[in-house]
Amino acid sequence: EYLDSQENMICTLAKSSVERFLAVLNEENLPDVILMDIGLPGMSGISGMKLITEQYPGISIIMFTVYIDSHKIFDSLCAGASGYLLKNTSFPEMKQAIEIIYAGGSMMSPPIARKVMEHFRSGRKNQVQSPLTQKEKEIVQGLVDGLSYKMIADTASISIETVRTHIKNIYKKLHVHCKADVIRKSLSGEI
Amino acid sequence: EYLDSQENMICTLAKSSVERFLAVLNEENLPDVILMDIGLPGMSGISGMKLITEQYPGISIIMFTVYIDSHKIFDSLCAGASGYLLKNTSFPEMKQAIEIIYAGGSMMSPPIARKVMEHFRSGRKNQVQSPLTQKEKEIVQGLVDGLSYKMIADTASISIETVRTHIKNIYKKLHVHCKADVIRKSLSGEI
DNA sequence: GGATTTATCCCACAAAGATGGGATACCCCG
DNA sequence: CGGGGTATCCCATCTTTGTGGGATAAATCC
Repeated sequence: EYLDSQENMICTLAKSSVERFLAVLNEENLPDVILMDIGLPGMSGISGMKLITEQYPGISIIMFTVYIDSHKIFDSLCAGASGYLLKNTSFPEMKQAIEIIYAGGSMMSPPIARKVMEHFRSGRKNQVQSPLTQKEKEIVQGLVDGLSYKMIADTASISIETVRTHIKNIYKKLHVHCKADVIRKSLSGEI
Repeated sequence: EYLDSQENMICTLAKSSVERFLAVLNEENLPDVILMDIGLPGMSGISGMKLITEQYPGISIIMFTVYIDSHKIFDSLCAGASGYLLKNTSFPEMKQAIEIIYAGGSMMSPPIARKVMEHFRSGRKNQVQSPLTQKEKEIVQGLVDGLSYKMIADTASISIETVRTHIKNIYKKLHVHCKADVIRKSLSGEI
């Protein structure tokens, strides 16, 4: 009712399961955006989404659920959800989400976005206690960023000789003998 | 100025590079949230974020940039960004993002969220067509493995001069000017 | 059949990096 | 108070890299 009362949107269909929704869906009443629950009787919202996006690629689907379960979130995203809202989302936020998705954007509730980011973050290696000092790490980052000794010296406002000394110490600590090794170790999370 | 004028937040520091920021950062002026540019002079914002979050895990960092580049987005997320805003974000949205991040949430601009969702959808399959030949890739792998030109030449049973020629061509194709760039590109999947 | 790409090699010079030494100053720990 | 670690600087030397040339043979493309 809230959405239907908005000026720029109408609610064409509201069904209690994927099966009932599919039963009445046809070329005449295709929606632009679907708000899809995950915990549905019968077919799950995720399975339903796969079916619908396969048959009607033009439809954007927002998952709309109480779950903050990682598996459900990632299943949904992998299956092609355009948004993921929690059920405590307010009506105006919901309206805004639909507008964003309709405009080609995406929308996640903040807790969902956080989960997604944690997913990426967890991919990192466990932080081993680095033997390097803060200054040395700074130098390492300079190397990783492709800066020459001179550029590192300039951006850190120290002499190039100091940079060289730091790098000598870094090499000793890491037991390496060239820049390439440092970059590789850094990028692979070994530092 | 806009942020500083808000009732519930103050801007303690605003610096033009990571190096300058680190130079003045101390236990007394630690911010709760940092808005970090990616394309900075000297150390990149992503490298800077790694440094800062390591030393001050309590600080949340929002990447704030014009890039919609997938690599930068995922590098940032993997490195622990709490948010990712595009530079066309309005002031009120920025303020809201900071509030959300401060409250422990996360925030992405819709185009970023879309990229993230596309990432899940595509399942990282479509490798970009590498411009390098097989032999050149072999040389690149040698560089990534930390081998000197001479060692690469020996393991490939070719002259060091050939290695040098290959590397010249690789640099031209990748538009880079040093080994570090090649290693970085290779490890980040850009090759 | 000529043009392009690839792979191979060589020379020369300049720039950057690696490694050895040494020096001063500060801070913290025992 | 002395020693260890850190941060800063300097010198010298040698190796490695980066970049500009050039050359040849084979394969591939148009």
